[in-house]
Amino acid sequence: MQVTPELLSRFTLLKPLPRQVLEGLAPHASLVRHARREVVVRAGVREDRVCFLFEGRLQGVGHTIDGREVGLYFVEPGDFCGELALFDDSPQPEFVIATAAATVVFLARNPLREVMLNSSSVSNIVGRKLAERVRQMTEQRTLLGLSNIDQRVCGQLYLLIKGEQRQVESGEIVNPPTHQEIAIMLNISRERVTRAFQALQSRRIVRRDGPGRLVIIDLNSLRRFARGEEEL
Amino acid sequence: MQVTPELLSRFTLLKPLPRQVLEGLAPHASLVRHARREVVVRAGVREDRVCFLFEGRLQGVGHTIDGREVGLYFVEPGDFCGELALFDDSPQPEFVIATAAATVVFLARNPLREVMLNSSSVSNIVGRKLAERVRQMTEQRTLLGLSNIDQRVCGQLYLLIKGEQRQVESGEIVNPPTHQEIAIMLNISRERVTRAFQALQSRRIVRRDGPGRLVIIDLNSLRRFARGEEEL
DNA sequence: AAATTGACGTGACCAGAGTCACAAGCAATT
DNA sequence: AATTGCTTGTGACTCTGGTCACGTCAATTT
Repeated sequence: MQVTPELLSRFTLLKPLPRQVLEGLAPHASLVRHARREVVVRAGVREDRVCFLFEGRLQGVGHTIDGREVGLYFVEPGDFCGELALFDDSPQPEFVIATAAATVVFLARNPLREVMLNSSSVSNIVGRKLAERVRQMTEQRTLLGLSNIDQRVCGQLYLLIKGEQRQVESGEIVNPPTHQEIAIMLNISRERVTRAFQALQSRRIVRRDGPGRLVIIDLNSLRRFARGEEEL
Repeated sequence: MQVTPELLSRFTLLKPLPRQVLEGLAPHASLVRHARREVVVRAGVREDRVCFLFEGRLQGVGHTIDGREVGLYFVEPGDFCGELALFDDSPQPEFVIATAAATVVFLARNPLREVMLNSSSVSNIVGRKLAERVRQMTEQRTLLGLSNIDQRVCGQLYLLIKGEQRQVESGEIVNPPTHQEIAIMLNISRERVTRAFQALQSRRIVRRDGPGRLVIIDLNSLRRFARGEEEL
């Protein structure tokens, strides 16, 4: 499906680009809808495009040698993935799957790379984004260091809450990942995630609101549990 | 201590740079020796320099909210760290400490950034390196997905063996990390690492050769254990 | 409407990792 | 030579999280 420059400018990475540049990129972009559980980016192949998430939620997953899934990161709307293709020609190290029905924009790699190299301000932006990705991975890895598993779950939930919402006392997560998907992010079993959620729900800290919406009732308590100041 | 352009060209990142550029960078570089356990890069401060490791071994470590250490990555001689400063102005997310007496070269951030922005070939190289760092972190994270802990230790040891050595049947790791340092990389206890090493040593797969040298006697077996084809 | 599928919930069991406590070995320093 | 400090080695006990085996429920397909 055709993509307009306006649509491209909805993404934080591309927003600062001049109109003219976006018009040049638009013909190399295509809009694709993915059903839940579909593979969006394949591991092991050299991708010739970068994936921008417009709506839904994506998850990067790796695999251990013995076949277990490993959760690497979540992608929120407005963000992107597969950006390593911009920097080298090695194959993508991980799969990216849709954890909720998703609308994504694929942007051909080479035109974007051109833009990036010709304009130092663009390569600045892309570089900053990649640096942010490293920080995000570091943060995620730090979660795994927590010995108390309920703490990990609370920490993960906290990471899933968008920055703007963190100031207030309650929030929500749209299209939350399943227990299984959280489990592979935190290196724990699906059942253990369920039990953690049970504890959180019985204390009225979180509440499910139908599928596709998780309400954080008491954000302060969630934060305290994530910090280990209090135990579930 | 003064740094010569020749010294700079010993690093894989800087090697491809034209002599002239290296001469421009050299005045902004300084050579520093760090004793074992010393902090090389501090977390939470905006670093104005990038750190290249000449000799020894470094380890990036984060901290959970409750103070536990989290091992993030190892840095081998010829490689570098603190490179996020090249891309943004946010503070360094992690500490970097010397796990063995180390000689490092600090290179001021801004001159290097200039070089990077002015030459697209240089920003290519830096970008590729950062992409490689992401791959490395992914690989490291995947290790944590292994449910069998001996497998994790073997996998970590395998990662510590330099690429060139992986082809042959035996290898060595100079300045190996302590059990404690491996433990925080793999999210396990120090004692558990010791027990894994006991098993490997009694099977004549690895052998300590004084401090600062770990000999891998049977690399093939190590690989098989890392893959879970056989259990300790 | 029935069947199927996928996500969530829950109990029982147990292997295995953490923890604690202490000993032994080794290096550098006094 | 003695001391100090760090690393490694080892046993015993505890307890948590994984696993298995179900059941429930809602949504979607046939």
